[in-house]
Amino acid sequence: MTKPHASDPRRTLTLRDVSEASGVSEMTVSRVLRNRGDVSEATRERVLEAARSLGYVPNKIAGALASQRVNLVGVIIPSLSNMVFPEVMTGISEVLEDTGLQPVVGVTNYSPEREEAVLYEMLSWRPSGVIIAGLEHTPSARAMLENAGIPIVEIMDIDGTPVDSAVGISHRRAGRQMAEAILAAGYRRIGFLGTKMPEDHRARKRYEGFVEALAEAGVELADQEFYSGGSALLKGREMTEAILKRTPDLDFLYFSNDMIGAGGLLYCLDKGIDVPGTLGLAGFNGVELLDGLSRKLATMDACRKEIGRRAAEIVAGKHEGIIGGEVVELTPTLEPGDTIRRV
Amino acid sequence: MTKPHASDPRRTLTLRDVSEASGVSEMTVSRVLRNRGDVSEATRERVLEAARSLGYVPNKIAGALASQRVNLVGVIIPSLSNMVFPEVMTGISEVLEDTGLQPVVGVTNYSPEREEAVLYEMLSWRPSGVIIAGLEHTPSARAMLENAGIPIVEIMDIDGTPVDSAVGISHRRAGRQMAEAILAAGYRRIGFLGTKMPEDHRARKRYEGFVEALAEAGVELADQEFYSGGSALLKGREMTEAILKRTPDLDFLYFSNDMIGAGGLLYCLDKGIDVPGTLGLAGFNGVELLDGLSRKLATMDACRKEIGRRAAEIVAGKHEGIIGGEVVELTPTLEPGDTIRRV
DNA sequence: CTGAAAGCGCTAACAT
DNA sequence: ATGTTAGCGCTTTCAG
Repeated sequence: MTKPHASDPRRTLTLRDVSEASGVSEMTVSRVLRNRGDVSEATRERVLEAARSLGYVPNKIAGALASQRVNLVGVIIPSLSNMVFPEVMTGISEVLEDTGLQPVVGVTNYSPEREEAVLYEMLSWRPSGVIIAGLEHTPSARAMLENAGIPIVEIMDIDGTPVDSAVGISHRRAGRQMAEAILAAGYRRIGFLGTKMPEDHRARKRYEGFVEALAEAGVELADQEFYSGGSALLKGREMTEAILKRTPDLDFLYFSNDMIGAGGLLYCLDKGIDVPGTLGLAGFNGVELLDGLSRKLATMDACRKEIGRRAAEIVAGKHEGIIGGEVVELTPTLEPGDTIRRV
Repeated sequence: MTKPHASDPRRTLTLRDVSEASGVSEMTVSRVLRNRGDVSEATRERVLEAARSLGYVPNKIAGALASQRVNLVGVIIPSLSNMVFPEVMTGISEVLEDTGLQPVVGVTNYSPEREEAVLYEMLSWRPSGVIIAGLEHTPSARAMLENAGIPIVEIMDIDGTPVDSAVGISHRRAGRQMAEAILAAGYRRIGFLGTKMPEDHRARKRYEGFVEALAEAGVELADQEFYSGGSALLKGREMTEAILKRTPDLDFLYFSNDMIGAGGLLYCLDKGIDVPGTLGLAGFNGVELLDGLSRKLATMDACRKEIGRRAAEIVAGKHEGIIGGEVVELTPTLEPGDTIRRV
């Protein structure tokens, strides 16, 4: 076997190298590098100088194993490509920045199996906490979350039973609220346009709440249309054309997200359809991205950034009084924009 | 001191727990869980059963320390919120999926200092490779990359000197190419609209290439306008209004990205400006997101997904023949869309 | 095919 | 203020 710390030039530097270069014990070097414990200014300088000139980068793997502490927070989300999760991430990052914790993102593509795998992988790094989208998980994933022994925050949705803490909105209620606003504005021939995603439980709950509230007013969905894949804007356009062709007397279209809603709006403007007179439109999410369209689509803000912030605060233990099991319900606000008739 | 493995119910499970539960040595348990070495079918079963029923999740921290191997690839990008990097991520993920490697994302918000900090943090976890956007880094960051002793791939841009490997396009050339196409179509009074981001070197290089190529044809930029922050679509609209008010005889607007370009296009359509007759428009990126506008904006595909794929392949060592220092130049294609006059 | 011993690079806990 | 010792939980290596 080779001597310990043989002069292999490709080996990465260790604390020991810094210790030797500075003539200070490994332990003291460690203290300096972590700003822990009292170290004289003189030795601190020498150590930092040595570390810098060698280009030493601490090995967190060893540090984490020894200290049983990992400054990582796992964040598990379905997708990065729809504008909603990046905003959640922004909220999370903002809060974690001052805590020494670092978010690590995993993406599931709305697949429960993938979610389970990503979670397993993450937990195997023993993070300090997990923030995960949604309340629906495989039994196995749920068991892992329950047994992880760290703060777990399920985000976006509160219609269900969380493993530990939850921060989000009631999508069922959001759907109801939109239905009520639409009915109040006098629309009655209402169509729904959404995604073909059985695993998007939040969209599903909005749909259910929407239909429920219509039913209570004795109104049934006049038609519906679903899509999957492709550019959402374009799909919104195509679906709108299709549903209007099939059911020309619709007076309102409720889209399950703002992007397809915007596509629908653009279609209507191109066709010279009177919005919101002849046809009202609404989406969901409140994506700032779309500010700049000629007409502002009615929508409902999903409190994305705030959800990220609150979840991060819980993981970071900013609510010392509470041990966990906190449920934070945020209230989305309806933004009527220019596509619902004012009454 | 407490006994080793005292019955603390909150302690996370170790290999030893599985070993005891299955009556097999830790070593053999480890072999089963990693599918390494020969293990009889009988013991394999027993071990897996024990691990499953206990809910054991391996500790990768310990594993990584012992094996000196980490299946993580650091990916450092400026932003998640502009549609270009999520696509790069998709390419990376697709390739890494079959390699056992896992991407870990760090975001710099276009700040060199933040980039340095994120890189340091990442390297301290000893990843198997790093994929990082751009060729411009702080001296300290560059030194870290050079000394990391792992594959480094700088992506998006190849106008410069890479630390190790690089995959991207020449933004300078992309700018030139667009200028040439615009000139060829007969436009002469050309305005530029971009972001106020000194650290977005790729946008800067496109601008430089663009201006250079104009100069060679004896044409100067007639006007320019810069923005920062806010909804890109809206900003594009506002900037377009501003620049046209100031310099009404412009016959072409070159936008530094598709989102502000789309804002400009919407503005022109609203105002009834004849596009591309009176005024031509072009952006950059080729974001699929915008398919669905009434008119397709001229743009240039930045090969985002392909860049991600190629970078991941290099990190994963799929090009065994080559030791590193590979530079892959991709060629963006001009998509004239409906906003440049056909000649 | 299975097991025992020896660390990986660091830090907690205890000296001094 | 600084040093010493003993692991953290796993895998490598070497014996059976």
